[in-house]
Amino acid sequence: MNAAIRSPQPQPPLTRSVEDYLKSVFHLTSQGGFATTSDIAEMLEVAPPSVSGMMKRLSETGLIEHVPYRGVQLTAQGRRAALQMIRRHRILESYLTGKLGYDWGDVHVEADRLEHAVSEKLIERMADALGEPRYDPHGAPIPTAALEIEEAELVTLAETTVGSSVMLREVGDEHPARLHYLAEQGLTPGVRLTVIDRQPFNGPTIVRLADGTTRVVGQELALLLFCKPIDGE
Amino acid sequence: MNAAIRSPQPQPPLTRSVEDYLKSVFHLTSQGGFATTSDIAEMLEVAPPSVSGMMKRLSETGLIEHVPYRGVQLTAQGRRAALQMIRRHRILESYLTGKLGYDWGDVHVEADRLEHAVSEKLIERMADALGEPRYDPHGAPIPTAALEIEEAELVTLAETTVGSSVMLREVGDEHPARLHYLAEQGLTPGVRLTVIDRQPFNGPTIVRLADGTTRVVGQELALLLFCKPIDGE
DNA sequence: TCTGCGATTTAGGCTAGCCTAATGCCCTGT
DNA sequence: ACAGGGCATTAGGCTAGCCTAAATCGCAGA
Repeated sequence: MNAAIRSPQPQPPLTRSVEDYLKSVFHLTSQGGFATTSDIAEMLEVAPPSVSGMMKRLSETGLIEHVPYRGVQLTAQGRRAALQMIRRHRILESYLTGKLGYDWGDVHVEADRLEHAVSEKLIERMADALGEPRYDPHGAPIPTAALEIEEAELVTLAETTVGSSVMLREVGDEHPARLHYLAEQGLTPGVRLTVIDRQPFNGPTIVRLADGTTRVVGQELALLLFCKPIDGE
Repeated sequence: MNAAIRSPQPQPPLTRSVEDYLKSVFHLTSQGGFATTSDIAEMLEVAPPSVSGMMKRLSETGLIEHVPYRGVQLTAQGRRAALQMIRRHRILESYLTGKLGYDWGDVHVEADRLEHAVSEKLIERMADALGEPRYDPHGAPIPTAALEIEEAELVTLAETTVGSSVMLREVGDEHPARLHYLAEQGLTPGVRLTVIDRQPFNGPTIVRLADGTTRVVGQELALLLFCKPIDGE
């Protein structure tokens, strides 16, 4: 019977709620540090005591590390589960836009519900049908089936230096209206931009697109546009 | 304020459980009559008292009609909800086999989870991509978007008259192993069969396929093969 | 008609998740 | 050094869904 000591206990499948909490913690700790109770509560739209209660359960099952009054972090196990959810979400988003004609503004909500219901097999079939995509429609990296995720060093458009050239890589937003607007403006992942000017006091950034036209991007949106500086320029 | 009297109260979305109960009642009453507590309990793999409790709630919300100690039937509203779930399920099964290479034995379980998570929009996009299919991979009719469903008069292979010709229309089963076997035997919807013989005492039915080969079908399977007699023969 | 058995319902209890109200911790600013 | 405010936690309560055990219904057979 000793042989069983190190074998992971047959863990029951995670509930939808648990999956959502893990995803939140992952996103909130992506820059390092702890996720706080109130940040999680806000992200999931629940009351803070609900978060406290869930954090207690999750740390008992070994998915998170809870430092009372300080916050939480994912354990290796919790991180794996979170990455699995993120892979599902982003593959789903890619499939919906790529194969079913969804608009990039509408995929988030649909994927958020489906990610809890799809099997591993279905996700892999979708990934296969898409040719194993590496980025979702918003430019976010998709974890591999082995749950490795690319960590790119990107800067927001609001932080770029005037005069430099950048590649728009990722749009960190999920609100349909903002995404629709950005698409109209031609500000989608993969686009090359030259930063022409920026107004003072958190004013808008002015950029030029490849076709020579310019765009004025207010700070709120500029903070959502993650860019990679282009060296040779 | 009187204007509001007859307006349907804004009903909250149905829970997964409720959706499953409604589907069960629909299937159990498809031949008319009442669905009994124990039949529902068996179909959903829950204890009979759980069914009693749910039936009470469902009849309070007007989805079913409950005659105590006798059974339940769907109201018009409940029937609509059930048909919507069945449409979702069957479109999903069709999509998984048609577009993602699923085997007809494996689609049921996947569709059973997804049907609670997909939006109306997604189902319609899938239906569109498939060309508005009228039957699912097992030959079961798919309710239209307007929730009309075809009611065919089919007989099981076990009931067919020896010597007649029939068209196999629908396979009333969802167990992967049996479905795989039937596919191997070439017994799939759309196939034309001639009933050559039937052994007495609930013995097997012997049929000839279009290619001249014969199959011996035991009663258990013959009861799952729904056929339409072919007149002109 | 009455008895008894199988099916149904009622009674009472549990967990997951959520809530509000009350309490407790930590840290910052004076 | 400590008072106060803000955030976190505890306390207590709710619903949906499930369970087992106990009571009850209704029908069939004597």
